[in-house]
Amino acid sequence: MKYHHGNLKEELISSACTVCEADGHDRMSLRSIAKEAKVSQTAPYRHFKTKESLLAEVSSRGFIELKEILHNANTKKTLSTRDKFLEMGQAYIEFGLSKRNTYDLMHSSVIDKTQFPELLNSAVGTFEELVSVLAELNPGISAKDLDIKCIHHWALVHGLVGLLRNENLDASEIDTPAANAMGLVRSDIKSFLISALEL
Amino acid sequence: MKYHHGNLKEELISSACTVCEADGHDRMSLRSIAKEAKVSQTAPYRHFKTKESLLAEVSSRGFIELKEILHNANTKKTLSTRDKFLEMGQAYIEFGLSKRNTYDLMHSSVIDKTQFPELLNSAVGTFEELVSVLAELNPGISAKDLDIKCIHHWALVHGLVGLLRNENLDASEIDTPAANAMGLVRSDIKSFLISALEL
DNA sequence: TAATCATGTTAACAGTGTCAACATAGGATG
DNA sequence: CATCCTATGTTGACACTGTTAACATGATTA
Repeated sequence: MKYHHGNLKEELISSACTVCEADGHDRMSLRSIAKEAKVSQTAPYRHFKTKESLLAEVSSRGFIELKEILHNANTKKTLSTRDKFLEMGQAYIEFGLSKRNTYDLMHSSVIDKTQFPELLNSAVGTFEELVSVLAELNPGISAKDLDIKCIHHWALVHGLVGLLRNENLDASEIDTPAANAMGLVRSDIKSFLISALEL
Repeated sequence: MKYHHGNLKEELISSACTVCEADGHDRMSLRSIAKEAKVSQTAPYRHFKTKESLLAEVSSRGFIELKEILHNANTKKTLSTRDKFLEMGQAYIEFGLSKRNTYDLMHSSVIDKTQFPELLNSAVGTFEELVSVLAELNPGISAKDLDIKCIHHWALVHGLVGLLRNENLDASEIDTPAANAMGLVRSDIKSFLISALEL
């Protein structure tokens, strides 16, 4: 019957990651994850100043995981630069669709990123992964144009994730022009990227 | 001292719209807007089954307003089709940036759109506004290609709004490659759209 | 006039984030 | 070794939340 847990902080974070992805960050309560760790409801406050700061940790890990996924796609040595880039785009979208709620949190306004430097670093790191392929894909491009191209491509995949995941407009459920178009795009993301980005 | 309010439903909705935009939908409480309407904390339940259904109403009005804004851009008769389209893109992005919290709600997963047909209609209506310009801009395009083009362009502006508004990466605050690129794009959205959409 | 029904109120429940006050254990210091 | 400090845990409480049940009121309608 040990009074001290020993590894509580880490357990809270990983539990929070699980619950956030399963239920959504807005339905996660500090008390429930404390209970899950078999610890009193205020114990988390020894490790996190607020609920927001725990969520910031979860979000940060999301960005780190996404960065790794992108990096893996970016370092498949058998692929051409163009195909690596396509692979990254697909990987990004698949992450957004499969880790739906985590992705939500990562782009949610409940966390003020400027107050969590570690989180900000993770987010920026993800962006840099994108910069590196695009630089390789566009040799001789100016720094400014490169940055803008990054925004362009990032916005496209980010926006696509938002549309595909948020609207609940699957063709299976509802029959509207928007829904049908979503279904088409979703069923062949690679072709969509090729045509949209003119690759 | 009348017992019945007379116009409560409408007042609750418009109050909710105001509060949502001011504080964000997650910081809006039913009780506070009831108090604002000088009515008991459970009075809203005579008009809305749940808080979610009030938010659905707010979201729906957001889509209607956005649709009107797009429609206005789309019917400026002095403009060419291309310029109308550009105007729409800019208008969309400006809406997303200025009505930040409302836009957030409109794309939030706290509301299950499939359970609110009226909301779904409003959202679909907005999409159709986009379809109409793109059809005019691409005469002879197949229905399928038109839909996909819509997704492409919608994803781009939607994603851009997400990046510009969500990351708190204004150049004024923080100095990173991502932040600088954001600043560049934000300062000249029109040029960005022209280059990204190859217009 | 009488009854019905939409719309309001009050009281209560279970749940939330958070804080203050207290308890314990294990490492550092004498 | 004894003592104290500090990190980490607990209990109890506060103000707030969404939501329901039971009751009150007043306008419409039979």
